[in-house]
Amino acid sequence: MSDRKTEILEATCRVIAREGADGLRMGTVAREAGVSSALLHYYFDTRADLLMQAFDHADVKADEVAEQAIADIPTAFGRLQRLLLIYAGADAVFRDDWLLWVEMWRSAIFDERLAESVRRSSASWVEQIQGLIEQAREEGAVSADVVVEDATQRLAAVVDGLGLQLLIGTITHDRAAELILGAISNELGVPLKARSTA
Amino acid sequence: MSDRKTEILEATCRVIAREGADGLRMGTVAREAGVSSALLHYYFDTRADLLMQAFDHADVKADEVAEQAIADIPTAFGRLQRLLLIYAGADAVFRDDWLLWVEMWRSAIFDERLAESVRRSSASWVEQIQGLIEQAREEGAVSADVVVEDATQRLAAVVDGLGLQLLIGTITHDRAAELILGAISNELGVPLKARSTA
DNA sequence: GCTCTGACTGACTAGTCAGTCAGTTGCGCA
DNA sequence: TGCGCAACTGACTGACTAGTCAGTCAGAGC
Repeated sequence: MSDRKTEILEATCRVIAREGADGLRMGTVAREAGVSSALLHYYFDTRADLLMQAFDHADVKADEVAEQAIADIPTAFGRLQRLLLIYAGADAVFRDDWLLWVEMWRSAIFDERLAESVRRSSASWVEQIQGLIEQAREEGAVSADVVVEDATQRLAAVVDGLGLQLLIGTITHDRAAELILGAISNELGVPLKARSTA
Repeated sequence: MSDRKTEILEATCRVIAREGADGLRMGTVAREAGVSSALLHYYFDTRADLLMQAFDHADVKADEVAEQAIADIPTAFGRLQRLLLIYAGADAVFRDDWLLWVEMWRSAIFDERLAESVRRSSASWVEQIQGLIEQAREEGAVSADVVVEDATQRLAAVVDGLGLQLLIGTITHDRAAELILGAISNELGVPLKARSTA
């Protein structure tokens, strides 16, 4: 992929984070990327095309960032904690990523073509959580009577729900983190003792 | 309030549920309500004004519906279960209400004026849950070592998160209901035995 | 030094949409 | 009967926007 195309996709992501997916204008993206709006149509057939590729781009990038963030944590339980806490973090990068994800999610409600790709990336996120829970169980960090699928889906839901609240500012990052850690210990049947989070 | 104004607000809600808040066009609302688009401007100064009042209208109506749904349930614990399950229901009315709520939430991210009213109604929803948990505790249906604020916020978050998944169809209504009931018993420290839900 | 090509632009077009306005209709009341 | 007023409309406009198009330009290859 040409450098310029990537630049345009990144500019598009910044604009979405600022104005929302529906608020995205080709002219705004062009200005943000420092190119003409005609060039946008040179690389992307339509506005919808640009939007979709930007979502994909952000998705892949977010996966890489998450992967890197948990890579050097020794236990699966620690990796799980870190993974679920990432989007509760105050870091602006994650706020933008998370906002992009919400925008993608919402757009998907009215656009079946997008819905497909949202379902796919949602599933891979849930699978990642489930994988970590299963590993943690093998490590003996999870009580035996936990139903992994249930715990996984509820933890994912809690993180999503709190993420929404963070976006409109009804809770603080610290509070969200605290609630997520509590949810993990609730769901996995382990005491809150050691917050070995990194 | 004139009947006509209410009709317009209801038409607006239907259009939002169908096209999204950003996809709402004055012309579409006018057609939906069977009036001229000029009349919309007779009752509402601007599109933003119409949108805001429609959100408020939907919010009030949803509150009433929820109130009615739980009114005749004898125990606070049962009322809590029913309240949290409402938006997981397959009923199309609730889907529209919930979708409207999500649209309002999302719009609020980019519009501080809306954010204020979203925070208010979000707070009242959370307070309602917290009130029911406190009542249930007095009834002896909640274990004593539960931190009510934590349980409340996590339950609200789980319901929100699962609601999002319902909207794009990554889980079924039955599954969502099952997970919510599980979350309640997890958070409140009571066994799943009797699902006295109505 | 000439040609060809991919990258890129400015100016334009067709279409959409919120909002305006002059005017009509119908109804309660003198 | 006719006045006044609220409710309502059709026709219009100005602002904006996605997408098009003819053409420029730098550099690779010969």
